[in-house]
Amino acid sequence: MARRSGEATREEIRSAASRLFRERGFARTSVRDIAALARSNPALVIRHFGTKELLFLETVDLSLDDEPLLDVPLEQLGERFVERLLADDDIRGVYLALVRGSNEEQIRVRLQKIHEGTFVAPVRARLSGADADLRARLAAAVVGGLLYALWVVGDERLVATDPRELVVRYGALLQQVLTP
Amino acid sequence: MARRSGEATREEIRSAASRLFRERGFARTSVRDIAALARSNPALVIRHFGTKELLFLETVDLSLDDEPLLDVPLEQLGERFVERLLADDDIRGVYLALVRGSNEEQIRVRLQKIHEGTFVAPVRARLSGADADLRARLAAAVVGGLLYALWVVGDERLVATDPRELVVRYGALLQQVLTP
DNA sequence: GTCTATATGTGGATAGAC
DNA sequence: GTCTATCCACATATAGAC
Repeated sequence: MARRSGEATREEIRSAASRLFRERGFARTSVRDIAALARSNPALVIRHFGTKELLFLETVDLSLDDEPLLDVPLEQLGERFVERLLADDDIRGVYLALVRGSNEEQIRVRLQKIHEGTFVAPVRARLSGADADLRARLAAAVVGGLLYALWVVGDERLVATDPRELVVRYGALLQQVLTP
Repeated sequence: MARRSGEATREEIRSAASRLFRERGFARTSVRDIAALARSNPALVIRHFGTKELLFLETVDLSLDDEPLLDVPLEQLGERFVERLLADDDIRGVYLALVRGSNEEQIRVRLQKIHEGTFVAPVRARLSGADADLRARLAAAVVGGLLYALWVVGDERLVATDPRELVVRYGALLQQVLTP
């Protein structure tokens, strides 16, 4: 096989890791698996990224900050938020990998950060009043609950429900927290 | 050390496993750890329970069926449910171990079963109407969201909040799903 | 039933040739 | 930069003496 440049190899490894971590999670993805998918070898993976955990932290991340799609009247934020979460395939993989990997302390910290930035912050920014922060966190818990039921548990009845109905019903529910 | 009876040894292993799985989860608990805590050895652990996974499934379980504490008027069920979940230390350990271990298929199935029996069923039993099942499942998602935020993510602001306030606020929120 | 010793496998990480 | 070969730690599970 033709020899690739260092940067190209690095990218291929990063891409393979990103995919496998999202599909199988941290524990069930080995450095060997990543190397194989990247048509490389374990030694190179470590050379480029140091450790498996560092590679995970570098490839499994997420940011919804400054999400223009959430720029709707507060009264519509509940539905809009749920719609946004269900539409995004990337969120599912990242969320699952982080939750299931969260017995590793560094991964739990990353989950904390993403929970904060993706679920709490967008809501917090739209609320005011003395208890705005607490309300945003309760809303974030509600949001996380949907992802938990759908993807971690895999509640078959919910999974089989028309997403539009979930958006309407769960969105209305979330809206209750935002504008009681 | 005095030789113990087979049954006593079995119980000691079961007890050690139950504790370690709850405290550290499946992946971070080794058969050696369990054997050591039970003042026994790995061979016996396997002899008595077959595999580590079978031992996990036998020791990490939960049932809130026929919970008399939830025998309150429907209008109070939201608060009561949250109060019940937060008061029970056992739920926390079991929930965490199951969620974090859920990349193992059998453990995910167990989580599914417990989610169903502990979160969905008690609510489902109190609701009526064509969409009762769906509403119960949405309620279960909301419930799971609180445990997720508190224990999996470890949202520090929520963890530091007076449990009684959580009961009141999150209970009211849950109540909205039960009696809109 | 209980133990010691070990088979067997896997995975992260490293050494060193090219 | 990239590879092969391997070290090493640790895990589950088993064999066989007592």
